[in-house]
Amino acid sequence: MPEFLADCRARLAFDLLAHTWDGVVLWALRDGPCRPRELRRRVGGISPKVLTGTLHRLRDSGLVSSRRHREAPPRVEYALTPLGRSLLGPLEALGAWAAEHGDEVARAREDACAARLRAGTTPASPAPGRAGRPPSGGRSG
Amino acid sequence: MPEFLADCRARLAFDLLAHTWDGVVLWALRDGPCRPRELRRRVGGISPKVLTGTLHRLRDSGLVSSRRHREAPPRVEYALTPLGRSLLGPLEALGAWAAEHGDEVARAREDACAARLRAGTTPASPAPGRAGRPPSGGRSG
DNA sequence: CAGGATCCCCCAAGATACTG
DNA sequence: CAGTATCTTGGGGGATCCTG
Repeated sequence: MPEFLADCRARLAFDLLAHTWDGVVLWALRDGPCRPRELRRRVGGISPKVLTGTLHRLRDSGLVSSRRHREAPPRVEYALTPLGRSLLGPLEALGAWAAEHGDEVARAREDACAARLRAGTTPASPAPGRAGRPPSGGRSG
Repeated sequence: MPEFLADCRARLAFDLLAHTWDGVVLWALRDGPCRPRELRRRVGGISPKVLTGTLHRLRDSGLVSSRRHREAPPRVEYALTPLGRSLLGPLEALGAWAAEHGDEVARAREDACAARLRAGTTPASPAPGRAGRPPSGGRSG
């Protein structure tokens, strides 16, 4: 057992979901095998390149498998491996938590933001923001 | 209910743990209030600046609270809020999963890496890597 | 001792063009 | 239609110095 939390095994799970789309793509595969095109539709807002990268990373971690059909129009299907399916449980727990407490988080963030405005200081932390440009509302058309 | 997973409420939870140290710091606070200095010791490998940033972000999300004692040597204590404590459950689920399946992930990654070497291609995905410089192996003691 | 300010590095992710 | 290569951008994280 590691002395520092940074080396804790739980850290592995965090890193597994570290990239923006990892969790969402995993979740999108819960209903069964899926082609990239369809995945993009389900997820919404993810670029082809990033989807490929995410899928390959998840595959390299053993969470996802891929099947290539050698046809004229390339056809590939991605699916969860048993290992990947076993992660759905914890993911669900996270989702359930968000469903139950999401409002509280949102409210807390608004409060913090308001308080900061009142203080007239610089944000310093855009709250939910992450790297890149999450589609936090980008899809309106 | 959002049509796209990218807008799903679960996404909120993912984003909550999006930053490198969020989960670990949350976990480090599970045993009770703690001062930054002690937190750094427990976590291991986190810089003071980043710890402050992490703490403030978590505070702005309502997961953590802070108490300032106005003394000559500044003294601050951070603690989980009830909301933050409620996240420990899902976090624990994630940790338990990692404890049980971590080896499989590690093995899959090694396999993928080996296969890639055999193919003589460029990595394209450093596997577990993330932004910054995670102490993935810095402290091997 | 807490934490703000600053500088630097690097990678995730977007956009686009091209290949199979 | 799947996947890669290239360029660009934005911000997280590390290190250091400085203030309250």
